[in-house]
Amino acid sequence: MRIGELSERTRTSPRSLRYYEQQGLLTSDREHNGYRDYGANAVATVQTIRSLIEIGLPTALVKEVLPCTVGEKSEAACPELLARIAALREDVRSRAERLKDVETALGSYLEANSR
Amino acid sequence: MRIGELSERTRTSPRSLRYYEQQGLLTSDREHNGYRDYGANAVATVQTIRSLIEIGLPTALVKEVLPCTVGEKSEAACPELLARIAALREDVRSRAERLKDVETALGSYLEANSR
DNA sequence: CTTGACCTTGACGTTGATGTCAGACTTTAC
DNA sequence: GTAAAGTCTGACATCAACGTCAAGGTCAAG
Repeated sequence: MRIGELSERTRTSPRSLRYYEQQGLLTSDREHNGYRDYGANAVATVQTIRSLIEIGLPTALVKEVLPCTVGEKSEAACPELLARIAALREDVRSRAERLKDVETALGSYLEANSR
Repeated sequence: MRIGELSERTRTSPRSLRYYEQQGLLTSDREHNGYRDYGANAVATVQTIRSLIEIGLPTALVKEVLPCTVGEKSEAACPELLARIAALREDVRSRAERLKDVETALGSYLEANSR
């Protein structure tokens, strides 16, 4: 599919799609005319990318965790990468925990102020 | 306390402290010479602000939830504000959930690739 | 009274994830 | 064939949350 179709199906601007590609998060073939040509899995990939970015991960981190989310066994699972991923996971866990705390605080506030 | 002391005690740059004040997140009195004068509670306030920003909330949202985190009953708990806070809470909950998902995905990846 | 540390405001620089626009080519519809 | 719509690259614009620097006021120490 071309960039316009992918853009519609993921509700993501062509500009962002090109940016993701430039950052190495997304790949595409090229038609004879130079137009980008995406496979069907691109839709899922873009949705994952957007989720990760939306929760606050910078593209550099997204690039690292992206291969992990497809759930395949990687060939080059060197210990360094595993350690990096583990640290990332801890970072994410910490963020989630603090968000949970904020949610709880907001909940308490709501309860205390709903009569 | 002056801005230098608050800066040290919160490990936050004076620039950021002034920025928070400009955004309406932080208040200060002024000494006769124009120097900012912070109360003791400013330390806790700044730490809360930094936590919220660090987990990805923009200052505009921080400004809204900040009064809720001090846990006092607000006088002006109009229904609109409560609805706004409830929506915020839902947003935060959603973010936390997706972060949890990412953490789980990373955990699965680590488990699958640790021998 | 001067030096140095601290404070002030104001302005410009930076980074990440885009928006937007220009200029050119391709494809599609008529 | 011509116009409209889609795509390309490249460049400049934006926004938040700062960093950094300039020019000047304040104050304790020598």
